[in-house]
Amino acid sequence: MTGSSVPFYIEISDALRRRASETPAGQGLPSETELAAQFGVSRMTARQAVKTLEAEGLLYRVPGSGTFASGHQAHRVLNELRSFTSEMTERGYRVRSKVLEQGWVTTDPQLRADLALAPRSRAIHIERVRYADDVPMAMERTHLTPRCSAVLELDLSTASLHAALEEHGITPTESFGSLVAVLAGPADVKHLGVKRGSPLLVEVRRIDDQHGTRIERTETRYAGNEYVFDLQLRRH
Amino acid sequence: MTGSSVPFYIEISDALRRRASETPAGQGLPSETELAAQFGVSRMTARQAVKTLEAEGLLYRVPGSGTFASGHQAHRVLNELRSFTSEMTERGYRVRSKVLEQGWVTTDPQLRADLALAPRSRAIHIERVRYADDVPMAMERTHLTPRCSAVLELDLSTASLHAALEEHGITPTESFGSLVAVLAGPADVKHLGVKRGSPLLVEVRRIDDQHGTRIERTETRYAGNEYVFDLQLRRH
DNA sequence: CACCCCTAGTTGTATAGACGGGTAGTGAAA
DNA sequence: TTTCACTACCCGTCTATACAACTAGGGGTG
Repeated sequence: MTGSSVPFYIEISDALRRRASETPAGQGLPSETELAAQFGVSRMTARQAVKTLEAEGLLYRVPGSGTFASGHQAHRVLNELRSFTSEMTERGYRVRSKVLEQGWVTTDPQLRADLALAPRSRAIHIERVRYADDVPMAMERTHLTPRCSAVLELDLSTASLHAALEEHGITPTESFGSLVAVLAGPADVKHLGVKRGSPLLVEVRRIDDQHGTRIERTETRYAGNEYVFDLQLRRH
Repeated sequence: MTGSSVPFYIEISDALRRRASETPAGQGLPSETELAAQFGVSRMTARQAVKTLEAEGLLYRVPGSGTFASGHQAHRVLNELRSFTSEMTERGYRVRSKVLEQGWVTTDPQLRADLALAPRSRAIHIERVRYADDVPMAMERTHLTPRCSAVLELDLSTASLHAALEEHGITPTESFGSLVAVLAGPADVKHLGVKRGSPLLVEVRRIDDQHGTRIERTETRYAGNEYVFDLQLRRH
C-alpha cells in the first residue's frame, strides 16, 4: 500500500517517464516482465504503463527485442489544443488583452455555416488584441454560439475565454484550423504596431466541445515576426 | 476461427468503426460487454478495440454511463506526418518537381546543430520547386544527414524523397516544425511566380526517423495564396 | 409532487495465466 | 571458420474473472 489512491499504472508510468527521459536514445529500458516484478504488479498492468509512454512518444518497442528510449525529452503535449492564455502563460509571459468588441451580432451565411447555426440566429462576437508582456502578439476575432452567452459577463481583458467556458461545462476539445499568410491591413497596423505591408500569419479555428458540438470560430492574426507557430507531427 | 490472421480486436474495431461513423453524434454505441458477447471474445479484447477508436476520436466514453459516437467522420489522420508528395497525391493533384540542387555541401554551425552533425561533416543538399497540377506551390530546401546518401541517385523530379528513404530502412517518424510569415524574396518571385512583397508561409521542419535519430531539416516556402495549411488539434 | 435510496448497468483498474511469433545469442555441427 | 539449430527472452494477443467507482432510472417515502 502506498496510501495513495492513484492507479498503479499511473505510478509506474510516472517512474518510468523519469527514467526514460534520462536514458540515451536507443538504449534499452526494463521489459514488461521486469517492471511487473519490480513494482509487484501483473504484467498487464505494467504493460498499460508502458503503452501510455509509448503513446507519448518517449519510448518505442520492438517485438521480440525489447523497449527502448526515444531520446527526446518528454513532449507531453503533442499538438494539444490550447488557448492563447494557457500557452503564453506556460512560456512564462504575462498575458493581457485589450477588448475591442464584446456583444451580440447578427450572422452572415458563412458564419452560420461555420457555427452550425439556424437562419437569423444571432451570435456572440468578441474582438481582442492579445499582449504577452505588454507586446502586442495577435488580433483575435472570436464568434461563439448563443449557448456560450455566459462569457458576456466576463472581464475579458484578464479572463481566459476557454477557462470560463470550461467552468460552465463546455470543454473545448477539438479544433479544425487552417493557416495562411497575408499582408497587414490598416487595423493590424493600428493594433499590432506592425508596418503596412508586413507579413502576418492568420489562423482560423473552428472549435468543438467534448460532445462534438461546434462552439466557436476564431480568426487570429499573428504579428509575423513576434509569433512563431510550433508544430509537432508524428507518423501513425 | 475466422481463418484470417488478423487479431480479433482489429476485426472488432473495423466493424465498430463503420457503425460509429453511421451513428448520429451523442448516440449510444454497444457496451464492452455487448461487444464481447456479439463477437464471442472476452471483455478485455472488446475493450482494446473500443480504445483504438477512442484514440481515433470517433467515439467517447463516459464512466458509469456508456460509449457514444462523436459524430464527426473518421479523421483518421490527426496531424500525421506526411510528405508533400503523399499529401498532394491524396488530394488528387499530380505532383511534379523542378530540381535546382542535388549534391553535397559543407555545413555551417546552425545546420550542424539542426542535424546533430560533427564539425566539418558534410551534408546532402536538395532544392526543389514543387508543383501540383503544374502550379508552383512551394520552394523546398532540404538538408539530409550523410547516411541518407542513397537519395543522390534518385531522379527527384518525379520520385518522393520520403518514399525512397523508407525503402532504405529510414522511416521519417516525427517532425518538429515551426511556421512563420515572411515576404517573398527574389528567388520566390522567380520560381513561385508570386509578386515581389507577397506574403509567404515558411515552414521549417526537423525530422527524426523511427529511432529518434535526426535525418533531415527542410525549409519550405509556400505561396501564401495557393497553399492553406490545415491543422487539427485535440485536447488531451 | 418532491426527495432519497437502491439497483442494474457501464467503464476503470487489476490479476494470473496462456500461447504465438520475432529476436538475438549460444553452441554444436559441417 | 561458417552455418545452422536450439534456446531464452521479449512483445502481441487473448482469456476469465474480480472489484471499484460512477451513472441513470425505478420505486418507495415523506
